[in-house]
Amino acid sequence: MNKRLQSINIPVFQTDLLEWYYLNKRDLPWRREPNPYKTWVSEIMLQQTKVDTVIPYFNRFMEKYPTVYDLAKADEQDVLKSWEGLGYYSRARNLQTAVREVVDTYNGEIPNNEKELASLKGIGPYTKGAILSIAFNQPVPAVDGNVLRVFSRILQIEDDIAKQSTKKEIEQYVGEIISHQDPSSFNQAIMDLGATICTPKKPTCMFCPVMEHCQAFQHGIQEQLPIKKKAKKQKIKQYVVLLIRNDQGEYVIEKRSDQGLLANLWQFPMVPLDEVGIDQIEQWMYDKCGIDLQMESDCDNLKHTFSHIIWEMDIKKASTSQNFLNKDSLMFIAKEEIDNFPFPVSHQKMMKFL
DNA sequence: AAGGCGGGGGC
DNA sequence: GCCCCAGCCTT
Repeated sequence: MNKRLQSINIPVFQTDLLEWYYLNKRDLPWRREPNPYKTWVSEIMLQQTKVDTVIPYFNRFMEKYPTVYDLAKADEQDVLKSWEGLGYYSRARNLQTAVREVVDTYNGEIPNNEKELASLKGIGPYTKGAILSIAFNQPVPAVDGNVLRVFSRILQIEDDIAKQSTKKEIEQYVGEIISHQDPSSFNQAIMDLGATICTPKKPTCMFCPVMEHCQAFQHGIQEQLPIKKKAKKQKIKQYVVLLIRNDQGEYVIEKRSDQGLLANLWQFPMVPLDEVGIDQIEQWMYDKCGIDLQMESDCDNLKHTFSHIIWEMDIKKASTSQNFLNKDSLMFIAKEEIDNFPFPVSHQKMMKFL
């Protein structure tokens, strides 16, 4: 056994953790009448996203797409609409790609082995382990941010948890500590522990079922762990956003590229000010989109922060006498119809000006 | 190994 | 303002 693991009594640790979990586990939609599909969908939605945010999305999604077959045959735009506001939209597109592969290649049965699961789009090391353990009760680690934090404290691991080597190390430890009696509950227990007690700031160690096993607690350094290097600052990008109305009361919307940021979502036309001067907007819109527009009035300034960019948007109203556009990615749409399209949150904030 | 990829909430 | 969240994919 590894030296670091000698600090804990594994059978006692498992019992302490699982008994706490059986009494205190959270009542979550994907834990009621679970099946591998529900586990899968929930795990994708929960990537980098808090439980409270996910719950309403999950419930709506399962109502609309109860099985892999329903999701496989759905229109991608409808799936994105269901995902609207949840962020990281490639998750939704990858999920649908993977579900279609499950239907086509695996007869609709979600694979229960590492190799086939890992080959599916959007399923990485964590999600693979989560599905194998939670849905199929296999003793496989599922190392997410919670698990990294909890075990960096329990085992007093002072390496940067952002590093690949640290993740592998912790994954190996979890593989040795995980309960073979109830691996599903074990992994979920660690996550519940991380979400409710072993929190990033001010962990409530007094309520922790495994405090006696925790190296960091014994040394009083739980708030110093885990070690993680700081994120980089976001770059600012400035845009003019145009609310272009024609004389039928319709507005121009455009579909974003099928890759990159907010792929395949719709938005109001955006003019990047690092490429186009403020006095060249009309000409640029005509050259690029074939829209002959007239600037009307200033509307508002909005700032929207992503994980890696900050958009500073100057919203302006404009008008055009056209009512037809010669491009698939551009269209006129009546105000009442705009709800049918998936929009990023940044542009939803502009709807009130229409 | 590093960067792209959303949005919300806590402090 | 900063940090974090049931991470994955591409380069």
